[in-house]
Amino acid sequence: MNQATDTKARIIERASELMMQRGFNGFSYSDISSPLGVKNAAVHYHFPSKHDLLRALVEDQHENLRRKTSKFMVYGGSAREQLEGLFGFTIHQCKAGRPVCIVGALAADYDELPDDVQQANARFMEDSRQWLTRVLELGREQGEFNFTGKPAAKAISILATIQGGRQLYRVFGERYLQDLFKQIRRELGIET
Amino acid sequence: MNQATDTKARIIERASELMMQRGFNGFSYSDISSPLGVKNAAVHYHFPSKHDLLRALVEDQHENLRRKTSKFMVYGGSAREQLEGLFGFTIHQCKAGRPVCIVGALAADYDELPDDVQQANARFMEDSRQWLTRVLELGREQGEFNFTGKPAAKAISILATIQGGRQLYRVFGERYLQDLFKQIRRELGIET
DNA sequence: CTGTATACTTACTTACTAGTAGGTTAATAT
DNA sequence: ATATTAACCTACTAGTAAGTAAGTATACAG
Repeated sequence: MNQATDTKARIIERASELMMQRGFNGFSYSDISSPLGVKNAAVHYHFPSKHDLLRALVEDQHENLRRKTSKFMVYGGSAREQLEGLFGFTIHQCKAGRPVCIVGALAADYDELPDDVQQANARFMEDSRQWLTRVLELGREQGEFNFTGKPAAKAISILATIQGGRQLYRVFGERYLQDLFKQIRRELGIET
Repeated sequence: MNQATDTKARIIERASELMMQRGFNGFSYSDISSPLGVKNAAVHYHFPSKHDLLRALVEDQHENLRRKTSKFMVYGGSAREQLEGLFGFTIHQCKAGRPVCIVGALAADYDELPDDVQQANARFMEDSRQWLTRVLELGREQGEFNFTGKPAAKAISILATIQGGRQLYRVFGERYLQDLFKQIRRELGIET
């Protein structure tokens, strides 16, 4: 990995952090460049406009999710373990100072975003939904989960709950988030 | 209502709209003053700093919620109807261009907020939770609702789901939000 | 008629924003 | 040795942000 790639990666990492902490309008190029020991122009070099940067962030997160979910799948394979992987991932992100995921961070600014960023975001969410839907189908088939309604509807419901839970985390800390996970388990008929 | 009070109220109304559409960092004093036909300084006159304005917004929303919930309670009284009132309120807010509620809008900027605004926000959420907890208790006692776990935990779960649902609304429109409501009803054992 | 308070406006400052033009350095290719 | 390219930096622009100081119009009290 040469120096250029490194700087670019560090820009994405830092910007990603800022984005999730403060949203698109909550940080500036200086907030990225200063802690990295580079100048604003370096950021502009890699990402000419802020929207270019944003696009890279969404794609990076999407890629990140793909890696994580494939890790869940390799990890155990059982639906229960995959679901717990999602819970663990959420808690981990929150504790790493990223209580708002990229989707949530973008939500506030959604209407101002260029089309391709909106679409990338929508794909990101659709992928998450499809992944969880398959997990729920699997869990129901194997008798691990017990719930009413279609897996797809249940998947949306769980994702929305977690999404909302991240906001609760900001205000009330981990307690409520863990309560949410318990409630989700309970409503999937999982013994705890 | 004199002119002063009117301008102040209009500032709050407009700011509230902007806040819910774009978040705290997503709008400026000009975005408030221009459409109102006044100058930035007029906004500063009523709310010296942006944080003063924010404080007023949170309190206004809190008051608004109190009025709405008391309306739900008067409206029918049955737990089911109160819950539907919450669903209707959410849909109405989304359609009125306010897909992110004040809590969600603040979430992105939460850590930078002054203490009293954070506390006002926390009180707002606690009040919502208590209200819904009582609705769930009532519904269970009267045999309208059927769910597992404590009412308080279920209340948090539902509020988080709705919170997350508002973000889905931004990206996918009303469909998913209605699906969420259906899923919530289903899991409360309500016939639809 | 005068004094005072309210509700502003005009005109300004300071600080920061995204973005750019052009120069510099170091590595690599020919 | 020379040319080229990537990856920056320095120094800047134009625009916008929140915030302020001082002045003005109106209403109302005494």
